[in-house]
Amino acid sequence: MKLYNTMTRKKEEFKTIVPGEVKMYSCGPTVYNFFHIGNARPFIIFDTLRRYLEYRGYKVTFVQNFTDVDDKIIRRAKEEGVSEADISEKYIDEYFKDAEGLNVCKADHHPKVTEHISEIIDIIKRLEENGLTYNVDGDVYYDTASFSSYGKLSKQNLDELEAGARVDVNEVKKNPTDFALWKKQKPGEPAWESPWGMGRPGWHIECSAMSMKYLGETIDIHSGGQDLVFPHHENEIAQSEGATGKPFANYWLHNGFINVNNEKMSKSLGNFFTVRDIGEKYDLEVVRMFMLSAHYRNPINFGSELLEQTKSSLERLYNAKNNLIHLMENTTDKPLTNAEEEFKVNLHGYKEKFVEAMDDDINTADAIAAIFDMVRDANSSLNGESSKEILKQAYELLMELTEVLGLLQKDQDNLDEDIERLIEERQQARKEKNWARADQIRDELKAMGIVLEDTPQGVKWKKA
RNA sequence: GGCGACAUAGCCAAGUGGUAAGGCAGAGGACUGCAAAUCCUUUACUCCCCGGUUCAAAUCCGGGUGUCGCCUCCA
Repeated sequence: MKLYNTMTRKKEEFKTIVPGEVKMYSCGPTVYNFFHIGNARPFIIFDTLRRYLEYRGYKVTFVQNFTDVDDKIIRRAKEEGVSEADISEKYIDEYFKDAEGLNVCKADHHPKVTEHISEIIDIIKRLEENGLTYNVDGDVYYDTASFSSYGKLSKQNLDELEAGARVDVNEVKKNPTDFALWKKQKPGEPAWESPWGMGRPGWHIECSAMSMKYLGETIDIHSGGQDLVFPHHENEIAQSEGATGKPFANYWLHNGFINVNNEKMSKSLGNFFTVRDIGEKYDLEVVRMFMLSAHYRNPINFGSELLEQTKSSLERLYNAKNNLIHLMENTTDKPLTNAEEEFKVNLHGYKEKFVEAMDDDINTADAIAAIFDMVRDANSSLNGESSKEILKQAYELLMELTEVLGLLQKDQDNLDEDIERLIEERQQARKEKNWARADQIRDELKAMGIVLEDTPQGVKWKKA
């Protein structure tokens, strides 16, 4: 399979360090609030990549951190008059709730910064020994000018960055691109002991430390949002490679941004959507489908009209799934007909198209198209006369492919007894051609959110 | 100033040299007691514009226009 590597700006054939095994690290959230749809994109995309790698038979070790000490958390804790840990623990819990709604699997490890202070200190010590740091009164900085390949990921060079209008004006730094590895404690802030005095880690060092601890000095894939390319990932490279002298990650993957009305989503523009808010109006599976319906590197626009479109298309897939289940329950085993044998061959073709799309830098839009192709074919080729065997094969392939995308995994609940009784009563009324009563019951159920469909194999229902 | 992305039907969106996927919405038809679901037909002589390369370009090259992002915490 091929993946687009930000480091080389090319799609490259994916080769793992250890055959059959993938070690991947994805930058996780700073837990000071509910996460928004912009955060949701990398969670969903890289969860999908992980699922696909596993589908292709790789043993994947996936690490995604929680940043649980940071300026924003400290500020939030002060505002609410609680501890930093209260804030971070709360929003870690909330993260898992929303992630579950989005069908994002738990990582193998979700390390927290506060639990890895000693690993962080160790790396800073190694950098210090390698002459890549300087200490200004208890603040330890990375001396980016001493790391010759600084800027290789973002293709920035130091001189041009200095020409930029918005570089840090911290006067104690030797160069504007230098960044804090260790920050001296300020009054009232959480702090840990270190060789440089009481303080806390800088913003970038955590990912280097935790990636190395759980995955080793060189990993296969490191991923995150496009905005992390500079400076965050650039700094991670400087830290990790500066300490070990080895490549930090072989493939750097970055997802594109989400805009609202073609503008960046931001609190000041008032176009900010948390996943929690959207979950009140939509099943979060719709959000997942929305994210997967475009290529992960392209910017996408977000809006309620688009969610409505996505909701309708997802319904089409659920209809197909439930139709297949309904047909399977109402047919018998019999030998495959010639047409069914042909359909079986087609099924294989859809699977191939899916795999080909996913192999091409996880082209989920094309992969979804393959599923829609399959669904149309199944809808027109299969019916109440079909053999159980071919229905089962279609159903199983549909579930196999959609599971890779994390879609279509919800099953229908059972109906309440009194609703079942109403459905039965309606069937009786229909037999007696009492259409008025039949329609009345159908309307009643619709008001309760139950939609009925009359099929040659009996009544089907679904929740609206 | 530096780095980068995007521009394909009413909307969303694939497609990186061989003659425009898929979804949503719309229209017409079939099926149905009526619906729903589903199926069929239909909606881009053309892919922002202008040049060039080629037998052949949405796809490559050059130029232009427009939009957006990063260079500061940020997915």
